[in-house]
Amino acid sequence: MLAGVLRIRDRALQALLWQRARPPHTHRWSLPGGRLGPGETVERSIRRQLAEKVDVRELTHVEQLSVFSAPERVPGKRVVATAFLGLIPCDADPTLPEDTAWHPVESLPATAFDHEEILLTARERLRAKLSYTNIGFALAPPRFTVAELRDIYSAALGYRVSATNLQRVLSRRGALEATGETVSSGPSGGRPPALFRFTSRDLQITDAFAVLRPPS
Amino acid sequence: MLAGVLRIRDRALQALLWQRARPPHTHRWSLPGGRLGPGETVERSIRRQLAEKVDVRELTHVEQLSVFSAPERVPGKRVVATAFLGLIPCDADPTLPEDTAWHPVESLPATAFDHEEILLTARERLRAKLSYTNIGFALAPPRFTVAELRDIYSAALGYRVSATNLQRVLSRRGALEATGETVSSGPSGGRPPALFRFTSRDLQITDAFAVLRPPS
DNA sequence: CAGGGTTTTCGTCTTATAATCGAAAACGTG
DNA sequence: CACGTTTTCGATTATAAGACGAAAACCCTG
Repeated sequence: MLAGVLRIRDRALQALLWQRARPPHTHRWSLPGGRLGPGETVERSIRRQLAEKVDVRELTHVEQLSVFSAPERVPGKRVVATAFLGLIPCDADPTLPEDTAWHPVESLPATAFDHEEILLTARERLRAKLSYTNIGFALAPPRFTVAELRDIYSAALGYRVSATNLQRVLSRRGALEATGETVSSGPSGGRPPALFRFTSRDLQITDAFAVLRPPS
Repeated sequence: MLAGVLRIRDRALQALLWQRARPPHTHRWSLPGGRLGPGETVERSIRRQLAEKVDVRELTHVEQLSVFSAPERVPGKRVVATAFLGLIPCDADPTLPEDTAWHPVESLPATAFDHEEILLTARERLRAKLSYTNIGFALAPPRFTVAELRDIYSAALGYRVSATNLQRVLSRRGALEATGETVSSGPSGGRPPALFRFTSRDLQITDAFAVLRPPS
């Protein structure tokens, strides 16, 4: 069991990795994870494993990704991994163990086993779900300006998105709502931005993405 | 490892099940599957398992569904299952072993373990992908009329879809193409329908379902 | 404190895609 | 050969997203 844990920081998508101290693949970077314990579901188990690395309360979303089972993915013995996608909001800054650090997914260090492939799968899942769900809630702070949200989406998707369009699409879907508060504008002036929040912190799928609808 | 294998027959979505001869859950109906062998990926393994039940060449689509790991999902010993969705075209009629049969998903017999939950997960995955992929190719025969395709989609989705709209949506996406052939009209007359086929037999995702597109 | 630069916000227009409607085409049957 | 039936296709409407620009609301400088 492994988890690709992602967050946005410094306008980049980052992954949580720890550096191996022993063979195989000494000094290379690994995804957090561990073995399934008795009486646990895989979801509960991966949350327990991750609790050793980050504060569990920061973990805003966890979902199954895929099973990775190439026979030689771990040299020597057979290891089948159930991989997860985990998300952490960009305002959280959990204290990490010595051997653990965040790395931009765009410039990964030398990774162990097939962990880079798993990370890329995690990134693709995140990108897809940003399109047709409200999963942004798991990356964003509790309250944010539209410009901040645009930067989060841009970093995760890998291209600039329009703040105007982002605002309107998410609002139309009922995923976003204004808090009524505004924050003072920055040193370069400009209109003071309004603060927004996600209406729900549970994953919800846009109904508009279901085509071939039932007759009305 | 288990697979929910689905097909359309008699305007209904059916699942492949075999009846258990021994405890636990004797006489109840189970999903096909088996244990992972050495040197196999889970995908290759589930195809090998299914080959004992149906002709592998009929299996037009296989994909991972989810890992099911509730501690007591199998009474007594701990069994973690990697579940798959498998699809078979409606024109195929593989000869089945004695203990194996097709059952409508709408009226399942008594099932073993959590296999009903797995089947419902498989059905939901199929329904979702019918919306935004060309996965219909895995259920349909090589060539078909629009009316036949409408019946397939209707049975899988659980509600009547419009033949007109189905034709236009899939054609616009480039998923469907006319063969040029027509078949003679039925006993009640009517214009002879044209035969269509899917342009690709590989899973393709509609790009229109990706919202928040990159700037043009 | 007036003016210019900046950022945000919002209305409007355009484009893309799907759903609906109805007419025409092309066949069997009585 | 008129009639019912089914298919096919064009035209219209509906819905959602993208593009654009004007207005709002702030900061800073002279």
